[in-house]
Amino acid sequence: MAVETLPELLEGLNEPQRAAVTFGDGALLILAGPGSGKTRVITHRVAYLVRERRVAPWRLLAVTFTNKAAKEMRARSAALLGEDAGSLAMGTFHALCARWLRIDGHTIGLDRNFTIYDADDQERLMKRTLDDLRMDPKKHSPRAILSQISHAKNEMLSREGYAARIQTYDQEVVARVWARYEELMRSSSAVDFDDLLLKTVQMFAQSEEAIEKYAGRYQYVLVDEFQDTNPVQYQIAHALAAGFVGAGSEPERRIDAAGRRLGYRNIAVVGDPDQSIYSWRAADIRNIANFEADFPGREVVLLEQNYRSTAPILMAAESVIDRNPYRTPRRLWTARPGGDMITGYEAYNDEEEGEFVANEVRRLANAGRKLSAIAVLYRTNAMSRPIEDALVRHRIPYRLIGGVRFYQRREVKDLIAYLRLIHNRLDEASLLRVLNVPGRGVGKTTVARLREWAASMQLGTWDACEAVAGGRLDTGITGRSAAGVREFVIAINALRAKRELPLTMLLDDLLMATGYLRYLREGEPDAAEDRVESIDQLRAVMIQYSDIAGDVSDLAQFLNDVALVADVDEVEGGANAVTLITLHNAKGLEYPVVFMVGLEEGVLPHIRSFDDPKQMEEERRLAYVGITRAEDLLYLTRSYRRFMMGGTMANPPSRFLLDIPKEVVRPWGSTTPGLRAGSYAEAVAIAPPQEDLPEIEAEYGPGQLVRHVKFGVGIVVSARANGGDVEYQVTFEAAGVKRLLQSYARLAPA
DNA sequence: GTAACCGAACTTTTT
DNA sequence: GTTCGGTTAC
Repeated sequence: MAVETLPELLEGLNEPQRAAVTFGDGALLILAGPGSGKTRVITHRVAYLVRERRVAPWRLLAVTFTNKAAKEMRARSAALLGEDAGSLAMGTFHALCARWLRIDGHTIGLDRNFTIYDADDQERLMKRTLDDLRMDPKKHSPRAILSQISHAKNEMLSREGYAARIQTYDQEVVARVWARYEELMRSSSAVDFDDLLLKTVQMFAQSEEAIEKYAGRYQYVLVDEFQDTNPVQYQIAHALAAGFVGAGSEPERRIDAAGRRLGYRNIAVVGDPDQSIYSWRAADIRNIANFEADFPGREVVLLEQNYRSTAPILMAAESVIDRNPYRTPRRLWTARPGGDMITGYEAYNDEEEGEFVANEVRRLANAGRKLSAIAVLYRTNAMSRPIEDALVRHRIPYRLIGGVRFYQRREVKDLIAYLRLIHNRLDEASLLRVLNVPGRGVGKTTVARLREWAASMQLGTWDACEAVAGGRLDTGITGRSAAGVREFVIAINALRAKRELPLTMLLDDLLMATGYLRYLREGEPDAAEDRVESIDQLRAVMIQYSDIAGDVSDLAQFLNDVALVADVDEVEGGANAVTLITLHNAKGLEYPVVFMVGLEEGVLPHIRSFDDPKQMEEERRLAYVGITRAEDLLYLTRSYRRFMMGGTMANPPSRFLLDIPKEVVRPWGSTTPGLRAGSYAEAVAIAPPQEDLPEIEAEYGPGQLVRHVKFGVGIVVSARANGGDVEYQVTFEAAGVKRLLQSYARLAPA
């Protein structure tokens, strides 16, 4: 017995944390508020099970929400355990399922070299499907159909099940399209994200061998971010812990081939209903109730002490989330004394909001804060733009998470499509993507002919290409188009012969064989440099895949991982840069300084949630998640005007701001008159309604020189009435042309 | 039959 | 301010 390690393991943990760490066998529900040391509890529990209970590491399974979380968990467990953490099974549902399916998917007829399609590939294939069925993609939006299918899959509804309960015409369309879509996926040897989960459940349900193997292997199952699991994911967790598929049915005991009971029923789930923000991805909080039903007698541990944030930040968070109905009241508390007030700032427009953030970042950096300690959080990716612009102006380095995602960039997707095709020639979406990239004279008509011929011969499109390359004429493809197809086939086959080469060499050969670089340079000379840079980045990623251990090729492993990376996975602590990130992506992260921007009605809460109370509650949780990312300093900003969807919007301050007690908010000097003192609620109360504004006369005329606090000296180009105000167009020496409202922009004669 | 150009529609959040 | 699809020009 390693007696001396137990006190070490429990040192510095509070009572509920200890209870969770040392919980023995059975089912455990850990309700963990933000900053309550959740990861610490999980890693210490892993260490406890291995050290004290002598559980072999490979018999522990931990499911996380992102690859990054898995990586961190593994690293921290390893630090507690020493070297024997390598065999711990940790990963996202999707990554784990992909691994299991590659090994045992053959039991349900799945090829081990299947390709994983992302949303982009799916959309491409869906358009094809509609095309095949002679349906108008404008009448039936591919995306909407896919989202219907996805939702059904995540609800564990099979295509047959869906078809059986059709009620509307639209559903009938979906059912019809779904059938053909599935055929195409199958013949492409492809699966989508939802299939990874669903097929795993199918495998566990249909293959005795598979369920015995995995339920027999994992003695302890742990699921993190449980509030964001959807029904299929829950089914998987349940199957592994209980030894059979069928959560919700009578608990039973399964016997394996050796006569042992299957399913250890040791399962711990960690979650926080207040941080459930993925219902649109079919996540279902009811899983918490299901858990209680499927694992009767489960214990509950509540983690309520917050170690992350100051009292004012927690106060703000609580006052926002507390307004959600039907929530189990819970109090977070902190032992941290003092703490700065929250800073509230009202900007005139989104550009100025960015200026404010950049100025504050600069000030904080000068005061000794590391840039890596600072994050800017926003509701939608598009909102990063004005922040980025301001940071660039101030020469402040930043890291953008998400946005135009690396693996979504055209050049990266093109090259990956080539690699996938080399790996799996059935991959229809990839084939159609690159068949004419760079242009080879293979246009729409030729593609249609290829597909028609393939269909008539019961073959794939790739076979049709090979037929053309082989000189077959009954395809109706001749001349330049036929030459293009032949060129393509020769290139792919030549590269295929090199698929065991180190990936970077394969990439270089690929670029050479296809003339891709020249295509970039000639196609869009302006963007070429950028795109070549992302190819270099891709090469850098590939280097990590040289000679990986394991029984699959580097290429297979690379393609698998690349399909499953999330944006947050790229977040690193080390870089000396400000982090720009969406609220969704920020879940699970923490920063000493947090700026939450765009706290406006229509933005946060998002306009799409206005007519649905359920969604509005989720927006509130999103605000709660954002606020609770902050450790020391929190800035809540909103902008009077915002440029979005091609126009300028004037949004009132977010209702969430109004919920925060003024005692914890310090309003910052605002450019909006009358909004300088008091809380947000006060500020709004004293701001005169728009229509009562007195008519303002233009103080300056075109041609006059004026001075602006921020932009310096400029010349008035035009002045015109605008909603009781005067809007000027002014050209500044340094900042260029700006539109300014007289009542807000404090202009002075120059 | 293909490439280039131009207008329209749209942007919530993502494994 | 983007990307997609349709139309026109070659």
